[in-house]
Amino acid sequence: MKTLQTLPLNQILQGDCIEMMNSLPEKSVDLIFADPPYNLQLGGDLHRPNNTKVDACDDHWDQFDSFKAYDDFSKAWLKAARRILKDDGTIWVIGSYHNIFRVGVTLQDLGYWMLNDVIWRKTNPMPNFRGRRFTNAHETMIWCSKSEKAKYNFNYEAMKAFNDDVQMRSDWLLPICNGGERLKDDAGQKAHPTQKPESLLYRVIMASSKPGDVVLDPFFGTGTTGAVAKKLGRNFIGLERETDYIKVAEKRIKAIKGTVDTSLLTTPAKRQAPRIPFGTLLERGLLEPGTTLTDIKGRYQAKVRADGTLSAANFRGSIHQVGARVQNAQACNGWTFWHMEKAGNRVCIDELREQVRAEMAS
Amino acid sequence: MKTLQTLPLNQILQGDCIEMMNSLPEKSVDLIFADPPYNLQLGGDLHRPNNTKVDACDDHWDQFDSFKAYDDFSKAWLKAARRILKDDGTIWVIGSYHNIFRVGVTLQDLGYWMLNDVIWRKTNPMPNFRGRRFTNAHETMIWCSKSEKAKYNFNYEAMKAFNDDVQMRSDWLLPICNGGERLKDDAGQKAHPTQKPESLLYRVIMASSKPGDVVLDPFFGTGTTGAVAKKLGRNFIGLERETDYIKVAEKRIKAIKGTVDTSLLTTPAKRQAPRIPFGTLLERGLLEPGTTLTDIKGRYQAKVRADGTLSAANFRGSIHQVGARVQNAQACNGWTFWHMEKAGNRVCIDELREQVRAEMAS
DNA sequence: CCTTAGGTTGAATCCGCTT
DNA sequence: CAAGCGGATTCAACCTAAG
Repeated sequence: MKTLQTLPLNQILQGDCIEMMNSLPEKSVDLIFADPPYNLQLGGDLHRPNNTKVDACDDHWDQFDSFKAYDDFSKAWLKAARRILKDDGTIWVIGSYHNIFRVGVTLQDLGYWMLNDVIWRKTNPMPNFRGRRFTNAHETMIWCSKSEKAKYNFNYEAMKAFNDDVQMRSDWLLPICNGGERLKDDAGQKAHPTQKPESLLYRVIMASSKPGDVVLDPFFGTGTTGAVAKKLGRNFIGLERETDYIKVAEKRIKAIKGTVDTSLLTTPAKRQAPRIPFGTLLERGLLEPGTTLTDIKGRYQAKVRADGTLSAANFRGSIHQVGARVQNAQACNGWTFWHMEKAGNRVCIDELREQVRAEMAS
Repeated sequence: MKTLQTLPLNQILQGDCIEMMNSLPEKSVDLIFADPPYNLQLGGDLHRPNNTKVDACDDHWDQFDSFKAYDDFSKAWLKAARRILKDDGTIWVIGSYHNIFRVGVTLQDLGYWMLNDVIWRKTNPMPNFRGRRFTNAHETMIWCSKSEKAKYNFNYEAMKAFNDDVQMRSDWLLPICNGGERLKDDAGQKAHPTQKPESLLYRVIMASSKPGDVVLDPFFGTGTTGAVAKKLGRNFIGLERETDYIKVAEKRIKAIKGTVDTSLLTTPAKRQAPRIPFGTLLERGLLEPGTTLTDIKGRYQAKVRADGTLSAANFRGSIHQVGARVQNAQACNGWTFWHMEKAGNRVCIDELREQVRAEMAS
């Protein structure tokens, strides 16, 4: 394939992303966002407790024979990406624990310079239905410049303003893509198994590019990168193999007016009210397993367990449940009911919670 | 160095961690927590805006010539760790973007099986003074079993109880170690550059070990792993090279009272409860042959037979088989699916089983 | 028009003992 | 050792239908 003389802006190019990137002029792209196959290694079917089957991502493009095969693939496309990236451009790659460590090593070995790893914390992840692991509630993005000395672009002030005037952190809380934003095919099924939310791309593009820049996505899918680039006044180039995805993406992007949807600014910025589980007091050493708690008069007693529950005679449960049970009441606010002995006085455990909140606010 | 016959429990062993691990008997350790050197490639000194110098992690043990050297080091210690780990044990490794990707690949290449990556979100991270990147507000832990098929230990119920009865997620919000918890040397300087908070280890040890287990930390430092292990009724083995750290750690751990009543340290799981055959309910007169059971909505029906099976139209079998068949589902937990009429209400038969279990316990 | 109840769904390396 | 089967396991958000 011969090298193109001019950049094919705001288009989706069909084909293998490595060949396509090799056909583009070198040092011509300001920003690359890549959502490569994760190489999930799934076993059999997975059912929810209500017996419905989870619609797994088992597409052919996500299958690799070995770690070696995946690494070879990563090296090939990241090398091609590096050639077309401007010297002061940056690249983002997203992945999960299945693949992100291998991608990270490949990035480092090719000479990219890591600026941050950024955690996308999901407000609404899929639970762990079998109770065998922690809920897999995040994905990881790696953000790199082309080399250690590169003068990359980072819109620090914009990110800070975006984040209520405190520095944007490396962990971002955003919902997964569902509801009206989730693209469906003619049969009403999801058009792509792993469509990313626009809010995620909004922050990426806002942080690391300028209006008029060229943003390239080598695994374009249904075109979230292109859609947000257009909304934010950037040019995009999408590379994609599958005809079905391209059709959906073209229709999607065509429908977008180049103006900013301000809802994207407000929705993700909402701050979480910090909930403090009782167990937090234990792991922070403010209480110890085995401590005896009483009500303010000392009439009722319970012992603190290491898992953050309480034990009373023949009963075990949360501070609220046990508080209700010992009083023979319907309900109880355990935070205000239970007290601990401290220097001869009874101190309400809610004071300990206040202490934790104060630490978290600082 | 010859192989020790018995495990040196609740001690700190001085020396190179690879040699020390090789001297321990194989498959003898339940849990490994490792905080290896980070290979921070800091060019020049970092200064705060007020021109004070940041006390960066520049100790001699934290310098490596190249990625290759770091990978060789990782491979060596993770291989030694693998030998001493029990087949159903697990390992945690913590790191930042400087090293965690390389550690992750080494883990995978050695045959460890990733269970989760867990993000430690810091409530109070060091800001990015230069405003050139996102605030580096997290570190990453990788949790692995020894192999894909291993029957590792995960205290799911304890973690859920700890988190106010919702599944524990893969992102943990915890403060960094400072204040009174931060150990100081005689000159009032921090005794270790990267002391981890006890809260972090509390969750790790609670989640993935049992009271009485052996927890090994090959980069023991000032002994956070040992301190928390002791508090939670686990045995520890600490490996450390530096005499100064060992002194601090020994003093620290000696001052800790070991725990308490181990019944307060474990959360019983339903999975471990004694199995009660459905027929037991008949034997004990809690149900009678001929009783009609329904699902909670009353849509499906079956009759109880004297042999402890159920009869539905044209089908007979266990409570699970019949529950699955009537719903046309792959599988069904009959205990939670089937209900009986009692004083005008539908009562789940699982309550009858609970009654039997309570009787058996007393 | 509203509220509420019920159903659906999401990048998932998701069981273990007995025969 | 493979097959069989008992039975343990879910959270937030959105959609639709019913009231």
